[in-house]
Amino acid sequence: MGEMDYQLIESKWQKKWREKKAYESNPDKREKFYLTAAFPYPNSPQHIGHARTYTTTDVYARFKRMQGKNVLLPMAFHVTGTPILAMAKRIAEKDEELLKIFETIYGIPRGKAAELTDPKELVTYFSKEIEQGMQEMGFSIDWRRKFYTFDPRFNKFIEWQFRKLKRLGFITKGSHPVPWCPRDNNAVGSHDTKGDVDPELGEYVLIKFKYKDGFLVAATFRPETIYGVTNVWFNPKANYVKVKFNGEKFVVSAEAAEKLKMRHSDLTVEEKNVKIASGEECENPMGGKKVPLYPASFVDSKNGSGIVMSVPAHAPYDYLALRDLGKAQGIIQVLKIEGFGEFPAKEVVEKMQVKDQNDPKAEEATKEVYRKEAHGGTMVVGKYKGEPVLEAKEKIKGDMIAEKKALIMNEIINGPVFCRCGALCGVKTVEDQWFIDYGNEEWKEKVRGHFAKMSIIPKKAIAEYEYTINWLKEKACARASGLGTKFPFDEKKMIESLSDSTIYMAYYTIAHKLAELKPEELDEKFFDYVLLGEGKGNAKMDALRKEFLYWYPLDSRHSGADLIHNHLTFFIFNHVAIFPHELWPRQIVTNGFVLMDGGKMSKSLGNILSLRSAVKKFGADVVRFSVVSGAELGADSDFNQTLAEGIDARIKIINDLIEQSVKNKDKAEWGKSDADKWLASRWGKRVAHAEELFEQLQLREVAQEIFYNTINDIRWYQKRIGNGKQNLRKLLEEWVLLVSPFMPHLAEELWEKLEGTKKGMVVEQKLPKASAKYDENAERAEQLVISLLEDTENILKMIKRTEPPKKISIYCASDWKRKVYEIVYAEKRFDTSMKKAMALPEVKPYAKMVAKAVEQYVKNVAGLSSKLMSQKEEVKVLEGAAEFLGKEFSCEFSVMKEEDAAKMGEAHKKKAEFSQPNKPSIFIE
RNA sequence: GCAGGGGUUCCAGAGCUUGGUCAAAUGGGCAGGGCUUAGAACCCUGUGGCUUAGGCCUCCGCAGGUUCAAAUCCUGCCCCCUGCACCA
Repeated sequence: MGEMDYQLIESKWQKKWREKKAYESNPDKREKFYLTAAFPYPNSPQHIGHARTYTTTDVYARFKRMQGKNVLLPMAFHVTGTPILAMAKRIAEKDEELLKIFETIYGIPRGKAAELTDPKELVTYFSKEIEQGMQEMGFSIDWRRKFYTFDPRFNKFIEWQFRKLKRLGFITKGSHPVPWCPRDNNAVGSHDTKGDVDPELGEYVLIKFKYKDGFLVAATFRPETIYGVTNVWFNPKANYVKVKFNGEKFVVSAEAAEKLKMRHSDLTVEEKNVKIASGEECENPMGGKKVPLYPASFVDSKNGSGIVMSVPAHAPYDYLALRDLGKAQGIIQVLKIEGFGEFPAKEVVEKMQVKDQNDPKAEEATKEVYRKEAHGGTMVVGKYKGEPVLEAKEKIKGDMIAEKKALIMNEIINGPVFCRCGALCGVKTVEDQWFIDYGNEEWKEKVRGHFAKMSIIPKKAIAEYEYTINWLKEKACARASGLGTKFPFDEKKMIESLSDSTIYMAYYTIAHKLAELKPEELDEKFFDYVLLGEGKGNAKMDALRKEFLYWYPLDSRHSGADLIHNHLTFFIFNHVAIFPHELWPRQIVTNGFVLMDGGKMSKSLGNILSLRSAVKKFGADVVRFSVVSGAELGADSDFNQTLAEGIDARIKIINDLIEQSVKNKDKAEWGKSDADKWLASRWGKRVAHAEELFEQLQLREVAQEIFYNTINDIRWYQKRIGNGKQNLRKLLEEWVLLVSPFMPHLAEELWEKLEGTKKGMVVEQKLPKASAKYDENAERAEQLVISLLEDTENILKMIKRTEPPKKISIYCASDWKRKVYEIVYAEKRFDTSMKKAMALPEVKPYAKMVAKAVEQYVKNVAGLSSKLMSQKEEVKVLEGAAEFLGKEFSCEFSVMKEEDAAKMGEAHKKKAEFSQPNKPSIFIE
């Protein structure tokens, strides 16, 4: 049998598709189908994980083509933002870790990698690499439309989009705290930090306790507990300083002063080494009570302000530290929670037997108390007495800030976080920050309205979108640095990367024709006309508008499920804002990730499989099939060698069958035997079902049906029909077409073997219509044979006979039993079934046996089938299979009616009485 | 904390919407057999327990409930994963 050289086959057909311009799509008379997948970010080559979304999209595109649609699948590269800059910088710094990953995982020689210190160079290199990989995967992409998001023409398009948003009132301005690197003078995201840590911001409330000529500021997450303050803590080992900003003087730790400077640029240090003495007093701004200052070791000068207010009723650390000092009296209750008395902190500490403030269990106790109090607590003191803690907290915070009793301090709570440049990151409040106001209620309402009409696949994701739509608020849309498009209303800023990729699908429709125009020609009027039909346009613009209107709206958007909570929802928002409703997107499809050998792929584990090396090793079609057929769309699918080998083996089985069928010159028609009818029916059902499954992107299910299950059916068929009689021609033809969306290269190759060139290539074929119909009788008949075979095997196994059987006699149940069976099927109960059965004249003569039969059927009432064969039909079917069954057991095999058993002797007769409809009795000698 | 997803037989993973045909698909692993000089591949059989005639018992995170009947429906509980942004 022929060997399959995947690489040869792949390049052969890729070349033919190219020559044919099979995937260059232009408007024509056909109905269009326009789909896109989230474009890649080329700061590294792609791994098999990336292949999931693109393969899903491509399978869908190929399926739609086979439905006769004019399909457009374009691709471009997203280069906006800072990760590419960060990557180039790391290379310039000869980051060993990075170069090693490039070398070992992606096979990029060190020399080559080291050259990629210029961001544009880096982009060019990796985008070529990615494009090459996509070509090798056989994705049916119209590459003429490729662009980069830093292309001047695309910049003009994005500027247009932002001007539109501004005019609609969706661009706002304000201030915003961000994680910040003081050395780079830029916001930091996870890819800018050492170890790729994502800096998390937390918000402390700094409460001003009057102290000497200024304030001690205590940092807290729980401002509502201000009523329960008994004292204020400082750490005797910490270094405190007096600083001045906003015209006021504050005592804080030296570390806190550093952090505060990032927000308050007017901050000056008035006095270093401020000594705080135990027992000194300060004044609670809420009520003006004087409270003492005490030392405590649990206070960390790096957290917050380095000063902490003490609320021993509700904070285990505070209670412990006071107990350590022997001053745990005069505790003040602030709130109550079910299941606790006045002082939850004290109770928990005592219950958990926490020794002192340095006991690790103190942390646990704190979590326990905080969780309960935040969730179910109710205030028992103060202005908001009786209100839930959660609400009172916000109100008290707001009040105190308004009355200048407190201020806000943002901090990285999972710190210390270091920038790649080595500097410690802090928090900066960016003034003049620009936002897209996704919180706009009117806008949201329009989005909700359209979302309800969209097709969301898988359906499970709907709730997540709805949650996101409701939750979205102002989204910062400009940054100090990065590649991409300049922010049109502040040329010193760049548009942030999630904000420039929300309507680019519109750009693809005309991207390949814009080269003829100069960037400056693509002004506001240009896009107003081409994309919105507003204003006046020339002939060229008219042509572009037509093209745009042919493809838009987008029929299907594809991406990983992780983008639901930002990109995909932004995508809906922006379309709704900018375009008329008839051009709003129709469908979104999201998929899960790819696991490697059951685990998550990660750089640190080094278990990343690069896409191109996977293709080399396993073949494009095997990789394609693996990543989309391994799990349901929304679930993560696993990739591993065994899976790939299993697919490979089955491809070879089909290839052999095809070669054999061609050699035998099989006629393109189904055989007439029972086995043929059975196979035709089973296959016909699958073909008929496939279109719906493809439509819903139930690719795992399609794969299961037409790949694995069909091959299992073929195995039974071959066994059943015997050597030399098989004809699988029709099935194979249809099979090749049905798997072609998954395995386009192999499909072409197999199709050519089967059909030559007279019908053209697979890419020109339509989805097959089932050549055989579901045949209930054929399937029921064959099922009878299958279960008889199984039952016989069971019995043989059970009786542990050493010598093979000499003769097997089969007795098919009498027709009166079938009557009884039907009655039980309808009645489901013993008593009524009995009554009805005995009323029938044809049953009556068997009165003695009826009760037994009814009992049998009732017991198995769930397993009864709605339609029965007659005794005559059953005998006929089994006689047809007698030769086969005899061969299986290498013995004589006879099929008779139950009534004939008596002739064979008493033993036969007794056994035959056990026969049931669908379950003939088996007598083995 | 909020939101979403999930817990099934050695593993992965279907089934749950529409309760019965579910000891529970399919794939993998493992065991035995066949083929082979041997192995790989391939094919067959087995893989909860008991059982010398196709049977019985137990079982689908835990605990209850509804029903003639529950992996599937209802209630409560436990555990795991993901996201919560200015970052692609």
